[in-house]
Parts: sequence; structure tokens; C-alpha cells
Amino acid sequence: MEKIPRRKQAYQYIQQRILSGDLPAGTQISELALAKEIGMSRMPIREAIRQLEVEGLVRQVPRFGTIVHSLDRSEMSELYEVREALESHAAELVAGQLTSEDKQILSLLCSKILLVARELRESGEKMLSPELMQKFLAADMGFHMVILRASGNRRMMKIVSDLRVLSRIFTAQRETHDLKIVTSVYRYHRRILRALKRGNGDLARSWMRGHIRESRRLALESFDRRQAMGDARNALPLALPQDLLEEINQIEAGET
Amino acid sequence: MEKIPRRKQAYQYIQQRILSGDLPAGTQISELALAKEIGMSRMPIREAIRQLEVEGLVRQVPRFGTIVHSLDRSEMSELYEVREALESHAAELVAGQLTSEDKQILSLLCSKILLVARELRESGEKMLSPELMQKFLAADMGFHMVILRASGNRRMMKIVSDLRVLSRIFTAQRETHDLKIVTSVYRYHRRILRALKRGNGDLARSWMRGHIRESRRLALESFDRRQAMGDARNALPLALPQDLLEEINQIEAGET
DNA sequence: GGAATACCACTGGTATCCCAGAGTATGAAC
DNA sequence: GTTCATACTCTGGGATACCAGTGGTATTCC
Repeated sequence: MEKIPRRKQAYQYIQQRILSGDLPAGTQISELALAKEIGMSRMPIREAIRQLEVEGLVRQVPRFGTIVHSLDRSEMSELYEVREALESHAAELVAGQLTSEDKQILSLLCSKILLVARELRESGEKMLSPELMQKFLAADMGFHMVILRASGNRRMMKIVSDLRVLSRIFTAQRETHDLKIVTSVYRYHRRILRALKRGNGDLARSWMRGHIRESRRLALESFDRRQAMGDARNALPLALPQDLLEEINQIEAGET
Repeated sequence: MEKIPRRKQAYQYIQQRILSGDLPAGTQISELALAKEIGMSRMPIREAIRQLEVEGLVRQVPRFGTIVHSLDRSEMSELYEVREALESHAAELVAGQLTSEDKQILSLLCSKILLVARELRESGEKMLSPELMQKFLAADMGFHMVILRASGNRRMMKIVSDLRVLSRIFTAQRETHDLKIVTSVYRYHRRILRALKRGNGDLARSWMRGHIRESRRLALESFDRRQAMGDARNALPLALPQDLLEEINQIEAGET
């Protein structure tokens, strides 16, 4: 039997709740409440939360509380910038070096995205259903991770996967993708894979770069769209008198 | 007065002791001993150590102890690889975008390295003294950090500075640099700065890449040199017959 | 004398307790 | 009715005590 430290259980539990969107950005979380919820003392929860803070998912303010960190626009952008640097470098490195097994896996992951696109088209919906979105994300992340793994650089893998975890705090709540995005990703992956097979490092790097830049553009657009829509209550107040603001808050409280 | 959490004090204290070479890689550290030493309870020390573990400086084994992590050869190499990807990317980004202030700082940092080279030459020594080494490392790291800062990407800065901290666990104990290394670094920095000023992103990227690759080569050489010297008992056995190996072990046991 | 065993000291893991500061509700004074 | 002071209740920060394995050591048995 494997011994599983309680703090690790707590860590996974909390991270899961954050990434699933159950604890959206800005939510205040309480050590004591979580302790009672999971059924352990505060200490493991504390250590789990501390680790989440080091990793940037959460921010602690002494004598006030712990809140789920919300990426701002520039952080989001920086995150993609780092991925662009690392993953384009990795793509260049592994060009012409892939094992036949990795090539097969990458091809398969491309196919899976194509499959998602087909299912979306057949469903008649405009956006991906949560289930399809889940499939898409898995295939997308898998593709990138296989390339990173092929580079043999474990640290690079860890950094990128941590970055993706961070971005999921946001992604978990934004709208799913439409057909245009899915096919765009599919095409980029195909191009990258082709360049990798041909051993053209510069080209692989260039396509990876373009791919991630496109992803950043879409993510930032989505970010701006939400700023203008859902979080209107955070933008409006500056332009509204105090009494009207209170009314709005009451309405919202009632809905919840 | 600023409130300084005890765990932060503990964190800085322990990190300092590791980076100064006072606690070399492989050393076992004790929460209780550190607690008594710093004059606080185990809790802050514990959280500090946990953070150090997340950052990779230290590794905890339940019911055995905490040991200062020793980078192996491939980890060392990976670390430079990540720096190469990030910093060459940053160099390309900021080419032609530097403020006049940053340009001045970079020039100054180049001069400081030149100054170190001159002092070394005048001293007649072959290797840098610890004081000069200290000066050199500060000027070198400053140069790289200014470029990263200019890219406006805080996360990239954080990752790189964390990586440098990690590599210092090793650097703290290896031999200092000779004149050849110092002048090589100086030349690369000059070339990078020139390319940045001219706004030639590709060139800046290329020089930065070459610079960090050269640094990696030197670091790995130094690593191998130490493996062959002090840690000979780890390298020899593979090529020796079993009986001779046992003799060696007995001798070593006697010496210890 | 050598080997197996039992014990002990030390490790990190966890629970429980108390503390200080910040936010909030309550009530008294104006 | 308004405002300000006070007390209460959260929060995380820290200290202490206890638990459960592990390693080394001393002891005991062969």
C-alpha cells in the first residue's frame, strides 16, 4: 500500500476544485473550512495552500484570507510568451530526431482533433460541448507535451505544464471553442508535425511560434470579451452613483 | 515598520546557507536543528523548507530527512537549455526597443566585467579570487536580467532567476573562472549589446544563444572535471574488478 | 567473536492550541 | 438619524505536543 501524505491529498483536492471552475478566480478560500470539508486538520491544508501559492494559483494575504489568483491580461500574455520561447525551441531541437513511436502518437493526436472538428460539424452546434472541449484540450496538450518530452528536457516539460495549469484557471470559465479555432489548431499541428518529420528545424520552430502566437491572440480576445461582458459590474461602478451600485449588488445577491 | 514573516526569514537564511556553499549538495538538514539555530519553532522552518522543495533546491524524504538537492549532469544541461530558449527569445524581442537608460546600464555592466578582467591580469593570479568572482557573477547576472526586464515579462524573469539560483548550488563549490572565461563572456556581452542597439533581433538572438551554449559547455566541463577528481569513487567502480573495488572501499572507510 | 534482535534517538507528519491583526456588527452618544 | 467607539469574529501565523516510521547502536544469544 502506498502512503499518501494528507497534504498531497489536500493539494490535489484544492487544485482540482480550482481548475474545474468550482472555485473561480477571486474566490476566497478558508483553511478551516477546507479542513472540515476534507476531514483533516489545518496543517495539511496549510501546506497545500502554501504550495499552491508558490506555484501562483493562489494568493495569501496575512490576516485577511486566501484568494484564488486571477490572471490579469499581461500575466496571461506573458504566459504565452514563455510557452512560445520554450516550445518553439523544443520544436527546433527535436526536428528530425523523433522516434517512429512519437511520430505515430503525434499523428494520432492530430486525428483526434480532426475527429472533434467532425463531431462538432455534425452536431450542428456553434461551440464545442464541454465533453468535446475536454477531448480537444487533451489532444492539444498531448501534442505539445509529446514534443517537449522528445526534447528530453524534464524541466522544460514541468515549466510548460505548470503554465498550462495556471492558464486553466481562466480557461475553465471562458467560452468553449468554435469550429474555426479547432481547425486552425489542427492545421498548425499538421504543419508542425510535417516540419518535424522532414527535419526542418527552422520551419518547425516557425510554425510552433505562429501557433502559440495565434493561441495567445485568441486567449486575449476572449479575455477582453469577458471583461466587457460578464464582469461588467467591475467596470460599471466607476461610472455609476453609489445608490444605484447598491441596488445592483442587491439584485446580484438575490440571484445567488 | 514592515512585518517580516518568520518563514520568510527562515527561507532566506536557509537559501543563503545553501547558496554560499555552507550547506553543499547532499547535506542533510534538520528542521529541529535549524529551528533552534534561528530561534523559532519548527513551523516557519517547515514552510520555508517546503518552498525550497517546490523550487527544487531541496528534497524531502518522509521519516528520513531533508537533503540539499544535487544537480546531476543532465539536470544541469537542461537548465542551460531552458535559459537558452528564454533568453535568446527575450534578446530578439527587445532588440531595438531598449531605453537609453537600459543601454547605459548594459554598457556599464560590460565595463565592470572588463574591470574584473583587468584586475585579474594585474593580480598575476590564474583564477579569480572569491571577491572578484563575486563581482563578476553580479555583473554577468545583471546584464542578463536587464535584458529580461526590458522584455517586460516578469514570469520569464522569475523562471530564469530561479534557474540561476539552482545552478548556484553547484557553482558555489566549483573552481572560479580564469581570464579566458571572463574575456569570452565580455566579448559575448559586447556583441549582444551591439546587436540590441542596432535593432538586429536575429543577430541578438544568435549571440545570446551562442553565449549560453558556451556557458553550458564550460559548466559541464567543470562538472565532469569534478566527477573525475573528488568523486572518483563514483566513477571508477564500473571499470574495476569486484575484489579491487572492495579494497578501495575499505581504504576509504578507514580514511573517513 | 559474530550475528540477530531489541531499543533508542531522530526524522518528518499531523493535530491542537493560542496569538495578532483586520473586518464587521453592535450599541451608545450626540 | 447619524456617527463613532468598542467588542466580537473571522483570517492566517506560530508554538507545542504527539505520532509513526527509520537508522544506528547496544545488547544478548548462539
